[in-house]
Amino acid sequence: MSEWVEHALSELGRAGYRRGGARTAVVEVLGRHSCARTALEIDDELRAEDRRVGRASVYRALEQLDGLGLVTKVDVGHGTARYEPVRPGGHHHHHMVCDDCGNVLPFEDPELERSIDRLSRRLDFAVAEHEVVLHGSCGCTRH
Amino acid sequence: MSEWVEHALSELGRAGYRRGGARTAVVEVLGRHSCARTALEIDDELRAEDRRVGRASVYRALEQLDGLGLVTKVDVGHGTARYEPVRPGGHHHHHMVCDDCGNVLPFEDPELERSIDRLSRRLDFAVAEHEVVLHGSCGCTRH
DNA sequence: ATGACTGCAAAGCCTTTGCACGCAA
DNA sequence: TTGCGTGCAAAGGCTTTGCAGTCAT
Repeated sequence: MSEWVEHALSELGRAGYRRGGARTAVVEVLGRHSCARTALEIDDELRAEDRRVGRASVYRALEQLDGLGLVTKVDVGHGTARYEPVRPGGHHHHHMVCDDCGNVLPFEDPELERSIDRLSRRLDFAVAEHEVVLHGSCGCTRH
Repeated sequence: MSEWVEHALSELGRAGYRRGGARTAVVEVLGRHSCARTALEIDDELRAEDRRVGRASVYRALEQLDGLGLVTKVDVGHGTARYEPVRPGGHHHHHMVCDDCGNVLPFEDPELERSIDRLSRRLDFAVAEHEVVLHGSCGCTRH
C-alpha cells in the first residue's frame, strides 16, 4: 500500500473522522495515482472492482481530504474538478492538458517555481496557492 | 466606444456573422471591462440597463468570440468560466483570485512569461496557451 | 447507545441544445 | 425571400444537500 494512503488515513483519524468504508476506498484509489483524477474516474475505478460507493460519498471524501490538505484540487478547465494526493516531500507540479484527447499530464520546473515565488513576494496580494495550466497538444493526433 | 468593440464587430462581420442585437450587446459589455467577466455578470449588466438578452445568446456570442480569438476564456476554478477581450497589442496577463471575497484581479509579469516560454520549448508537448492562477487573499478581510 | 458515515434521490449551478419566431441582408 | 440570430424552455453535466438507515466506536 502506498505510503500516502497510510499517511492520509492516519491524518483522517487524528482529525476525528471515523474509518468508514467509502472514504477509505476513495483514499486507496487516490493513492494508486500520482496525477489528478476526477470524482467520476474514482467512482468508475471503484465500480470496476465491485466496490460500489455512492457518488456523494466520493465528493464528501474529497472535500474532507482537501480540507486537511491531503489532496489538492486542480481545475484544468472543462468544468470538472480533479484531485491528486499531496505526498509529504513530494514535488510540486503542474499540468499540461491536451486539447485533442483530454489527457492531463504532469510537469515540474524549478525555474518556473522561482519566478512565481519572486512574483508572489512583489505583489500586494497574499498568495497561498498557485496553479499553472498549459494547453496544447500531446501529439496524440500524429500517426 | 472602446477600440476593441469596433475591432470585434468588424471581425465578426468579416467572419460572416450578421449584426444581431444580442451579440452586439455582449460585445459592448465586454468592451467596457479590461478583466474577466462571467456570462452571468454580462447578463446582469445588460439586464441592469434594460437590454434584456437571452442567457443562451450570451453563451453563444461568447463561444463565437472565443472561436475567433477575440476573447479569451479564463477558468479560475469555482466552476464558472470567465471571458475577457483580447486587445490587439494588449498585454498578456494572468489572474489572482481572492478566496475570501471571490474578487478576480489581473497581474502581469514578464519574468514569469519568459520562464513559461523557455519551459514550453523544452517540453515534449506543443504548448498553445498557458494560464496562471494565484489563489490567496486580496486583504479584503482587513478592516 | 450515540452520532458519524453512507447511499439514494432530489435539488442546485452553469452551460448547451431544440425549436419556432423574427430580423438582417 | 432566405436562413442566420434570438429567446424561451427543456435537457445535460457536475456537484451538493436532505434524509433515513447503517455502522464504527
